Amino acid sequence: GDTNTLDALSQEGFSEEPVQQDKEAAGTGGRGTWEAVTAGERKKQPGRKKGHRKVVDLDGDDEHGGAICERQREHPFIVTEPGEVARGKKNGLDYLFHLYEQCRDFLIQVQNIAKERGEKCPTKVTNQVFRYAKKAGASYINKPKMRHYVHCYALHCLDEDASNALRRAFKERGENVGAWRQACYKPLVAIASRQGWDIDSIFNAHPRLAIWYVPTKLRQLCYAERNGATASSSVSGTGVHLPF
Amino acid sequence: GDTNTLDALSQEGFSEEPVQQDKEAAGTGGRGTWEAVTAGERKKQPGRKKGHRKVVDLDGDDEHGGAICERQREHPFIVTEPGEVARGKKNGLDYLFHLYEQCRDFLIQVQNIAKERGEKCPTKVTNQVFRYAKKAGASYINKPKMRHYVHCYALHCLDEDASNALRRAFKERGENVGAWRQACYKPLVAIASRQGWDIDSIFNAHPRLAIWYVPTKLRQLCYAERNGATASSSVSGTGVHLPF
DNA sequence: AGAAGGACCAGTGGTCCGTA
DNA sequence: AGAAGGACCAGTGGTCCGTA
Repeated sequence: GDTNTLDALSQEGFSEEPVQQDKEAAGTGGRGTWEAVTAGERKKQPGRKKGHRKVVDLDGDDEHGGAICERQREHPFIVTEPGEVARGKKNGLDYLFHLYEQCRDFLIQVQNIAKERGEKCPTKVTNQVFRYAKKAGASYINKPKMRHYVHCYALHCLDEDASNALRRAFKERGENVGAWRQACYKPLVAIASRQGWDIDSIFNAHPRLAIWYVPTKLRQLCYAERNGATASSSVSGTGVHLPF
Repeated sequence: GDTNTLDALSQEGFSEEPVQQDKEAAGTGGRGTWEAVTAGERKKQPGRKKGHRKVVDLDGDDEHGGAICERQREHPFIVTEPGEVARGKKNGLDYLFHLYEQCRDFLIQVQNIAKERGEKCPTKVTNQVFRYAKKAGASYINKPKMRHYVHCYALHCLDEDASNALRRAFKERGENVGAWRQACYKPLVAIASRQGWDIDSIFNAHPRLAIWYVPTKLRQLCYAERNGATASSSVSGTGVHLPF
């Protein structure tokens, strides 16, 4: 790892199993469960990356013996149906949503530590939680990724049927993840419109969603739609009339 | 003013009356209401300071004609009984608590603006609120001061009788504001002990208190007392067995 | 091309310490 | 001495853009 600065808040909890992926939502990161299973490979410490080029190699026990290895990223997501496992070097959307549940677990651990110590207790997934996740071995969790897909997870939480239907439709059409991600905004805006446009309340009312910050773009889309958005108006490059 | 950076979030709301102090809790800042009344002086733009030495003088219309004037601070607080107006160049505790109510009003204005614009809406008194207060003319409100006395205000909110009794006792004994401020911790810790030590819940359950962050020291005192603090233990220099 | 994530940045919470 | 508050600083929320 490259975060060697001591963080008094996050030093406990390392005896926990680091990660422990669920079977039905198994991730397929650089060397994740699915790949491990199909290759007959023994499961290694999950999320352990090969080494970051910019960082002194502290591992020493790298299995290839090489001092410098290529940067290993998570496999990209593809649009999968509910229950479908992604084939090849891809990750499916069940796995994506599973990452949000894992973040929730890490938040709960951070909260428990904070309460024990009488310290300020986060109510949201903060930088501290991402740092904790990384230290606990879940290096495949990072802030930009989780923030990028929050609204997709929100739709999954708030209207699983609509979310599932959208996944099936986009898979069938052969759309890429970016198109599916964009399309997730529209049904959420529709939900907001039925609930007085208060997207913050909608998030906060759902126990698994309340721990996530409302994404800026979703907030802006709700605002634009509420104010009777016209065809010419747009929010930071995204037309209000969504492509879906 | 020295904050010339544009803040899109805080540009509205300036047609509001800037400050408008209540009569019964009139402050006596550099040139506040009480002083103005006793001196027969006409009330000027409240909170307008004489000019900050480190800043280019943008006023021009300074009433003394001097380019550089001495820095004018708020008068220091003294321990007053409930309803008592501080005499001389002092401010009383009713005025102190009134500042917290004013901050609440500024927060509500910031919240209303944010909601109108569909932006993130603060639930606490944040830097943004202090900036807004300053721009609205309430330059006598500042973050270090408000944070310094939050727990005193908390006691006033949670147990006004106990707060009043403490004020009377400390006034009678001729104690200074610092001693009174220190003494406010103990009854709060006692309240927390009766409610499962959850000081955050106690703050959040009270509508006027919920908008203030729990002060670090109060949190630490609750933690220490909960864990059966001994005579030798202390929290950052303050003995757990408080001087009161 | 589409996508993952290191790393940056403006503005935050917190409070110290030079000031009056 | 006791007290008010400018100003600093470590770590935050947010996301861009060099990378693979």
